[in-house]
Amino acid sequence: MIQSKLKHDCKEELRDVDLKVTPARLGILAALEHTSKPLDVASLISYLDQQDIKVDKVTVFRIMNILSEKGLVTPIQLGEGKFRYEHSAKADHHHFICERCGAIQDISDCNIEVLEHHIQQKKGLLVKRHSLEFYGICKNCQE
Amino acid sequence: MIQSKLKHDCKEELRDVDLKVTPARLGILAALEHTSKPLDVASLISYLDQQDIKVDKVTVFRIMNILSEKGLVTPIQLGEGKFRYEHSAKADHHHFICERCGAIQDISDCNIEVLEHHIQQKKGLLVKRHSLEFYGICKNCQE
DNA sequence: ATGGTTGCAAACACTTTGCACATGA
DNA sequence: TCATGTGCAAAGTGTTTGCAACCAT
Repeated sequence: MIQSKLKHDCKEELRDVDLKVTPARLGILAALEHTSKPLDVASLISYLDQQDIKVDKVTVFRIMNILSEKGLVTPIQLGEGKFRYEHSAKADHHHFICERCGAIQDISDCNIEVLEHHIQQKKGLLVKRHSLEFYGICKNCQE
Repeated sequence: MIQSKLKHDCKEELRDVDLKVTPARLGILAALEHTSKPLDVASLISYLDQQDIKVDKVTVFRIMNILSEKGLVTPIQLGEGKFRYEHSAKADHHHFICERCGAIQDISDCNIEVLEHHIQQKKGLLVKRHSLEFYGICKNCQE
């Protein structure tokens, strides 16, 4: 079944980067694979809580930091004064944030790589990554 | 002389949006016009301090909020867990942040508007603004 | 004069640190 | 077993709020 397959994959992910497998880490990775929307620490905790996984806020921050260092998750800031995290495997896209309702929507089909290359050539900068967010009014809120 | 011309312009900017002219506000607007680099609250305070303008941190936050609301400055987040601010008149560009030395460099020549238009057409989203930051290694740090 | 603006103290949200205890390999 | 991971308390940033005093118009 899907649930256990996910868990299995998560275990491998952790082992691949020399991290021990713990309930909190598994739960967090699973959470990030489940949702399309980038999650903040509070959301992660309430998600884990539903799964009867009790974790301290501090632990979640530590986990997010180490997962970020290891490259398993990607932290992003959406102008809210806090971090959200995405599973790195799904992080190859940008976001649209509705300024009215706060909905976050993925934008996948835009080719920034061309711009990156351009900047690299022209200015001698080594571009490793970028963050691109669009802000506006989503379809629902336009009515 | 330039200094007084700047101040004059800043006064007008404030009056145009129905804000009273105060030393702190003038100093902040002048600071943002002086530097190319987006400034955080701490930097603004030390800038003001050099000009013998003593302001409380809280006041600066309040000023930045109201100037943002009025559209005179544009808040941005560069993954540091805090806000930086740019003079809106100069905010029509993106940034390159060196992951090694933290240098912030403007990137002005990239045409995102095409992408915005594309998203708008295709998904029915009303794109009002976007933020685009590149992260990597700057020229100096590559040596 | 008076409403907008500021300073100070306090609170708040997010994040990090220290240390003892617990746990996965 | 033992390095690694976790919880709890505390502290560190960045930011907001309440209220009295202040000042620009």
